[in-house]
Amino acid sequence: MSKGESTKQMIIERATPIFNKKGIFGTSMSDIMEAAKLSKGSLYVHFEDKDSLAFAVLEYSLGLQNKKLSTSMDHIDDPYQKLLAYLDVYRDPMNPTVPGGCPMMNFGMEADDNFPLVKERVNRAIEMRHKFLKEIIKDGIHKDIFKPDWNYQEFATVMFALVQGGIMVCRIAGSSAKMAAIINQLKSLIQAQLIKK
Amino acid sequence: MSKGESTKQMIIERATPIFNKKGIFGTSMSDIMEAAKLSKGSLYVHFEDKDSLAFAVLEYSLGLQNKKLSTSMDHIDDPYQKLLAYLDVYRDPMNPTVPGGCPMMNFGMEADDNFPLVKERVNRAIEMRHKFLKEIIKDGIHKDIFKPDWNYQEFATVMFALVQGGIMVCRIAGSSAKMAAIINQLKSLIQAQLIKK
DNA sequence: CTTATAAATGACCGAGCGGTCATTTATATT
DNA sequence: AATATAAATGACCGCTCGGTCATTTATAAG
Repeated sequence: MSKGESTKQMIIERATPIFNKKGIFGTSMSDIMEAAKLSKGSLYVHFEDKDSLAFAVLEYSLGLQNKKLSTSMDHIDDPYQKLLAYLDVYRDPMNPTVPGGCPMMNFGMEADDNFPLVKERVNRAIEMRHKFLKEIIKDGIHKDIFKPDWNYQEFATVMFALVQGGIMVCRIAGSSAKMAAIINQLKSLIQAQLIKK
Repeated sequence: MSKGESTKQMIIERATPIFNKKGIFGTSMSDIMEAAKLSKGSLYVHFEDKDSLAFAVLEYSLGLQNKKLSTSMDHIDDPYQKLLAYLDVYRDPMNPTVPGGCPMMNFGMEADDNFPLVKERVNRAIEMRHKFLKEIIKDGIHKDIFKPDWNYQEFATVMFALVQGGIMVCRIAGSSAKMAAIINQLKSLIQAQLIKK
């Protein structure tokens, strides 16, 4: 990795918690200068403008989350255990994978009426996550672990949305407590679809 | 209502969609001047600073939502029907009660790491909503409509969080479609707790 | 070591920001 | 109608914003 590439990466990494906490509007290039210990001109060597830096941070943040999910789930074969592992990743929203909270939530809500490109990227990430969950369940049905009549399309939607809603509630409450109830309920719903042996 | 009071109210009403769409950081006092057709100095006759205007907008937005819920639910006695009416209010996140989307979501996520007073206010609103749902279910249990062993505490948490998560997913997708699946699933969960006669 | 290229600097720019205030205009009470 | 008070005005303030650029410094290939 060349000097330039590694500097660019360093900027992204230092900028990530700032953008995730303060949002795109709320983050200034001076914030980034301070965090990266770089002059303003130097930032503009690596990024065209603030928006493209924000976009790079979003991309990096989504990658961090995916990596965390991979690490926790890839080594698990059993689809049921895999779903439980997914839930476990989101157990503690006050200590999130990406500092500042869930990037889909943070970037997504701000982007909604303001940054169409960011919004589109977050939407793509949501769709991928949705598909990811569906594939796991479908696999479980093929393996006769889950009941074949499970409406897994709807359940995947519910599972993703409920976790996101839980993150929101917990972060605003300043406590991860309610996530326990949510994961509890999701586990029950999944278990209800298990074929007992 | 005096002239001053009605002007203040007018400012809040015109500012509401702007703050809900662009956020607190993203909204400028010039935006409000334009929307209210008032000079800058006049805005500061009625509000100490931008933050207190934002707070007033939050209060007003929460009030709008509560009024909508009241209108849709107050005339219903049956707890089961009441829960369905609650869900119906959130059926179409692309046409929300408050222009710009759910204020709890919008203000809450931005406030998380930036505006502690706003965050506290949103948290209080969430707690009230949570309590509201719990009371309905508790009433339904007393009236032998719902099963007495229903973990209604956890369900109220799930019901609120799932609707919020649904709003997020729908708004980012630019379509209310997925909300149908979510409401579907919530209805099933509620029906499963009905005592059949 | 030379040299071409890439990276980093920081002073600088115009614009827009949140906020102020002396003054003018409208309102409401007597 | 007179008058005290409230509301509205818009020019103005200091400051920070995102972004630029001529220049200096570091890197890396021959």
